[in-house]
Amino acid sequence: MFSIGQLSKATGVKVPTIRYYEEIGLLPQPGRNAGNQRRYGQDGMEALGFIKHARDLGFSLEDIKALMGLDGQLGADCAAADRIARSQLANVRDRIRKLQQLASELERISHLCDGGNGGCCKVLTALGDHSQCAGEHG
Amino acid sequence: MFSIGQLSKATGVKVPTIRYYEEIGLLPQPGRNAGNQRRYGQDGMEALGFIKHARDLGFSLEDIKALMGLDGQLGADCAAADRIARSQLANVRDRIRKLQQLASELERISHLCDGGNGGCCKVLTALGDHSQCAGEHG
DNA sequence: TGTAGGGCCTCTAGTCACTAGAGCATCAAG
DNA sequence: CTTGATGCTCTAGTGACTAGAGGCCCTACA
Repeated sequence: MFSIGQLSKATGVKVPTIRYYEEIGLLPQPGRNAGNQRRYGQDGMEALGFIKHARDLGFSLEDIKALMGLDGQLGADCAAADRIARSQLANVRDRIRKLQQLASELERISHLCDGGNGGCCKVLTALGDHSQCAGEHG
Repeated sequence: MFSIGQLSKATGVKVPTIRYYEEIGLLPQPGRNAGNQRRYGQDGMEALGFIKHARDLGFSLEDIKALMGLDGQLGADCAAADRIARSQLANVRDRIRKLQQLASELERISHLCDGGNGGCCKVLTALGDHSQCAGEHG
């Protein structure tokens, strides 16, 4: 049996976050000891580990709820899980693409003041004027 | 003179968002007509355009506030603006790097169920177990 | 001049995923 | 038996908006 603090240390999820997950129904309510403190078993540990890993992979809590609801079943659920994972992958790729455009734009803007110290500021001008941009962004 | 709706259409910033920017002191309070409705001039249009473009480039409202406070001055302010832009660039590059790791991880996980329809679900297993991952992420 | 409809006003509350703090109870070690 | 860490609940705050209620105003058309 683990206390909430031990669970926190083992998984790297902060204590208030664990309570938050419980509050929104993502983690099942654990048992309590005589003094009303939460006591977790191995299943609680695994559930929280699952959530942590999925969060690190960028899944929303909503997605995770769906994924956890699916667990323990087979067939169609596998397809659903796969679908969620793939849509998350597409999502991530899209964010990468957009960020790369931003990076090149910012790079261009930053170069405007390379060592310059008199009579700028072209950085501010560039920030205010989208028409100076090479391509689309945002 | 523009109404808030015209400003919204011209810049692509939603009406409640414009009011929100005013509320937090990012946009100066415009004049009002006899019926208490906001009326903007060219300066309001430019200020909002600046904010919109900077937001699209991923700057926080806090950063934008700093950038706008700097405008109209020279020298040291140019350096400050440059510093903010460069730090934003570093930030974006870092996010790209992390997202790329996530993408490769998700790709691996997605492939586990390629056309599989019996006796999975390895997707869920992989999501629950970080030790299966090739490298670091998150 | 009257009216219909859109646009505008303020205010409150909700979103997501937490984080911080108050004020108190409980637990484990010495 | 005490002390200090850990736990409890509850409320409120974060960033950057978004949604909705309930009402006022403005413009175009008849």
